[in-house]
Amino acid sequence: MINSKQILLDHKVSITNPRILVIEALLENNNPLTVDELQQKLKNKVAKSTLYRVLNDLKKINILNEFTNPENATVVELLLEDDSHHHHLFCSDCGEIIDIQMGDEFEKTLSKEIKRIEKKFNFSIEDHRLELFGKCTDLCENCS
Amino acid sequence: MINSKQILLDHKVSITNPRILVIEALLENNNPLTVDELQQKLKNKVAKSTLYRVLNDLKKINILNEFTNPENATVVELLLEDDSHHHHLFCSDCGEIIDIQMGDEFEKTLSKEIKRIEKKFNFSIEDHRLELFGKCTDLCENCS
DNA sequence: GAATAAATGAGAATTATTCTCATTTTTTAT
DNA sequence: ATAAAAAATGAGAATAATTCTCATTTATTC
Repeated sequence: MINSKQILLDHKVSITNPRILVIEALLENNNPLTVDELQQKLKNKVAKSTLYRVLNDLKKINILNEFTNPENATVVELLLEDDSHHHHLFCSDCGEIIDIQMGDEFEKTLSKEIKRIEKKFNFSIEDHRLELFGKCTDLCENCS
Repeated sequence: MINSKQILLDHKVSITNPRILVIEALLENNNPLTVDELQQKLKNKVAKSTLYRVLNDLKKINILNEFTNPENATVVELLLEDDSHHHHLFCSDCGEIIDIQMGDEFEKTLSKEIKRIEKKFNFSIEDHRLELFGKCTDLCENCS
C-alpha cells in the first residue's frame, strides 16, 4: 500500500496534514475526481484555499494530472511512478471518469502519426491525450 | 464562401447582428480561438453577455465545438457540415491551436480499440478527442 | 405595418480559483 | 528536545469567467 508521507518525502516537500489528507483522498479512488468531489470527500478537514494550494503543490512536483470533463469542470488524479500511460473514458449520464489503457497497436500507430504531424507542422510533440465519450450501460445509481 | 446568414437560416434561428458577427469572426480563423481572443476580435461590437449567449446558441444547434486549452481556458471553433473529423495540436510556447487530420490507418486502429473498450467497460462510445501537445519550432512572433 | 416574440446590452450575481495576512505547523540548527 | 527560522494554513477578500436579470431594442409573424 502506497504511503502518502513517503510520496511527500520522496519529492522533498514538507509533510503537512492537508497534503496527507488530499493525497489519501486521491489514492482512495482508482479513477479521477472533480475538484468538487474531492472537496466533498475532505469536507471540513481542509480549507478550500488550502485544497487549491495543495493541488498546485502536487502539480509542481509532477504527481498530479489535471484536465477537464465535458462540462469543463476541473478533474484531477494522482500520477504515481508506477502508473502507466493511460487515457480517459467519460460517461455523459453519470459523469464517471474511467482510466483506460489502449493496446500497443494503437499507441504504435499513434506514434507513427505523431512523427508525420511533427514534420508537417514543424512541431516537436511531447505529449498526447485521448478522451472517449459515451454512456455506461451498467446499472449504476446515477444511470437510471 | 460560406454565408453566416445562411448558416443561421439553415438552423432555424433568428438572424441577428451579434450572431452574424460572432459567426464571421469564427469563420475568419481556420483554427480554434479562445473566448478571450474571440472577444478581442469583436471588441465593442458585441456585449460580453451576448457573446456567451450566442456561443450557447451555436452549441445548441450543434455548430460549435467547445473545449479547453492546456491552461484550461475555453476554446471554440465552428463545426460546419463540410468539416471533417479532426483533432488538435497545441503549442505550449505561443498558445496556438492547430486543427489536424489523422491518417486513415490511425482512425481505423482507434475504431478497433474503441470496440474493445466498449465491451470491456460495457460502454457505448459516441465520440472521441485526441489532443497533441508540443512546441512549434517555426519562427512565430510569440515563439522567440 | 402593428402586434408578438425573441434577442440584446449593461451590469448584478454566481462560481471557481487565487491572493492576503495573521496564526499555526513544520523544519532546521543547536 | 528546544528555540529560531521558514513554510504552510485558514478565513475570507479579491479576481476572473460565466450566467442571470430586466428594461429596451430588434426580428418575426400576421
